Amino acid sequence: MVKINVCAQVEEFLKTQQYKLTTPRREIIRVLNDAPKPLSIQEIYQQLNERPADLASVYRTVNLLCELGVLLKLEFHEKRYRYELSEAFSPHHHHAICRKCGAIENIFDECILQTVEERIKRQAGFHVESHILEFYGVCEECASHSAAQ
Amino acid sequence: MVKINVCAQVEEFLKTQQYKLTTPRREIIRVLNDAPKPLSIQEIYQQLNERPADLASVYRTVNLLCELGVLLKLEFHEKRYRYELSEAFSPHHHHAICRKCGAIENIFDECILQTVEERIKRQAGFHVESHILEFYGVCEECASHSAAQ
DNA sequence: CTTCATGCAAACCGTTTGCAAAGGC
DNA sequence: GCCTTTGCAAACGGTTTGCATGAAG
Repeated sequence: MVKINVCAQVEEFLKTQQYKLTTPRREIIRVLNDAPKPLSIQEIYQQLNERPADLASVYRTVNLLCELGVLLKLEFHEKRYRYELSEAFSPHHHHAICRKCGAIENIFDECILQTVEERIKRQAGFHVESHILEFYGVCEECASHSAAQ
Repeated sequence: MVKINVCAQVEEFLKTQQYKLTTPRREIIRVLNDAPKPLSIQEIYQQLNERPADLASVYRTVNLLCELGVLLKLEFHEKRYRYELSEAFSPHHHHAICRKCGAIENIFDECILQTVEERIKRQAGFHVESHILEFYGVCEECASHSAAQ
């Protein structure tokens, strides 16, 4: 699953939307693109090289990217949000969250929810546009140690 | 889908766990049982008759009930949590959240995720214990008005 | 040169906590 | 009467915001 040039894609998209391409924005996009799993604001902030952005700017940029549909805002019951590239820039997937160590794994599974979404539309009149599906449990490692944190 | 005596069930359960049955706890359980959809802490607090509980007590009671597995803690991207009776006291279901009016509908659908959970275990070694599945879109009413808030 | 984005600090708001008083059992 | 739970108020932590400065186009 190679990510080709996603930074450039996002930057191009920002330009077409009349947003300025600043160093903080570039860096934040880079960090998000490099991440193997959803990041919190704090984590994004910490992974910025040479502090090119204030914490408040990270918040502002991330919120902007969410509104533009570049990022997805996720929640794993940690009292802070996590963010990852949306399906526009990254393949659709779900998450498996370990209740022992908190690890988040990406689950790429042929998504079987299409038929469910159609049934919901027929039965409840609700037009599904997107869904969030997360699995909670115990990861392989914690299961083997059986006494992780 | 009739809820028979769920309050009494929960109260009985608390007793077996050595927790005291106080007026605040009884009232909070009643409010949660009466609710047709997940409630926020503020909503629970407001629906208490004659203020038998402080806000802090609502937080404490709700957190306790979550830890005991009586309640599920849910998140709908509103920056506050919502709570509902867990599957131990209420049938398993999913939610459909309208992005226009914020309405939350319960979706009772034969859950097709069992097979997915088994596949995840085989392929990723992750032992799924529970899942959260939420659908985002536009509800029937907002779709017909087509210009809701 | 104009406009938008940033940095800094203060404000915000949902949630948690310490402690003395009250209420179950 | 003992011990848990409550109410109150203060603290906490993630997030947002106002405003003057600075950088992009």
